[in-house]
Amino acid sequence: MNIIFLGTPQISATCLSAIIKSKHKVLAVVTKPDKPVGRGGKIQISPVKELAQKNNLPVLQFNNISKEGVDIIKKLKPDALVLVAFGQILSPEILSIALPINLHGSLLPNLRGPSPIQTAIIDGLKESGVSVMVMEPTVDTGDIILQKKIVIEEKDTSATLFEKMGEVGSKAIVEALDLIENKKVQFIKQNHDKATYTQLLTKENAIIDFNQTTMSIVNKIRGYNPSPVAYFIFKDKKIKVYEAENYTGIVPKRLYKNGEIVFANSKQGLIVKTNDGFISLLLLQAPNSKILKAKDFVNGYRNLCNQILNS
RNA sequence: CGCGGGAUAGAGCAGUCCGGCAGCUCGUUGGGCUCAUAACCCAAAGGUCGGUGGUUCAAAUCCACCUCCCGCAA
Repeated sequence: MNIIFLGTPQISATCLSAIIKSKHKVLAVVTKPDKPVGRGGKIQISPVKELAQKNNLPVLQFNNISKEGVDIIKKLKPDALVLVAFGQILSPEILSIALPINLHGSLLPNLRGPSPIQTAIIDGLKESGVSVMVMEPTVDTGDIILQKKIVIEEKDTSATLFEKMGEVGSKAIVEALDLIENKKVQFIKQNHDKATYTQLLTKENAIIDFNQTTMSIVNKIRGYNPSPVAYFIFKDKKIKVYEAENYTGIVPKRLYKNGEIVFANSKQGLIVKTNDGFISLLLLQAPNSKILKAKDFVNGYRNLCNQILNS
């Protein structure tokens, strides 16, 4: 089949790569415009664009796909539009050009919306998956073509789950395209009553609340890694936390406040009181500093013990 | 030319403002203590203070340029 691929970040590139290797033909790739990113405003090329250029595929870049853009896409006469994490909502006009299919990082109708992968981890799910579905003007509501389950392990973060999603998802897409080509697809309607929704992860809601349970904080830290990264405030500084675990060691018997530092040394690391126990913060980063293991982080500070972290 | 911070022993940091013996915590090594230890005590090794040039009797510290790293914002 002749397809047009729409996507921007790394996971999109992973899927694009699988399609290029399959028997299906990519007519063109649509991605977000290059824009200044990082210090000094250097131009960053999206992973999808980079891959497309390596394979000599035409690249189209739109902020909002214009009428002109729609015409260009129409002229290519694709059989299907494949979208993976494009970052823009497509107009009904574009969706009508060809069969529009999308890879969503959850087992729909669960976790509709912008952060299915991260939210699966934040909610502490043991299992999630990918869905290949038909796009409709309403977001994430279309018929399902096929789904694949993915096991979430305790050590998984959003970063590692994204990788798994890319692997499984790219296979799922190629399979779905094969099914469509052979006219063997069964379109399955979603049970809309059972739908759940996710929110966009922002820096504002990335703050850690030590009044929550240890597990929910650990899951939040896993889900917010690698971006935007959960943090707490200490002495007016944002301290990012990349990794943490439940602390089961012995602590001196006395009353602790939530957010109080119980230990801060090279043996126990950095141990903080939570609502229902203690959390061991393992990988931290202060502003302008590198990511440090707890024992290194603790080393430069003095008298961390018994200080209270935000909340 | 988006805003800002940083580079000092293997690691994390102080010292820089106001130039005057190279420091702290941890680790490493050796010894001691101990039934024993990751605990405690004693000792030692480990430095081109990112680089080049300048100012000075004297530079980690002041000036100029360079390299590398990072936070924020988008």
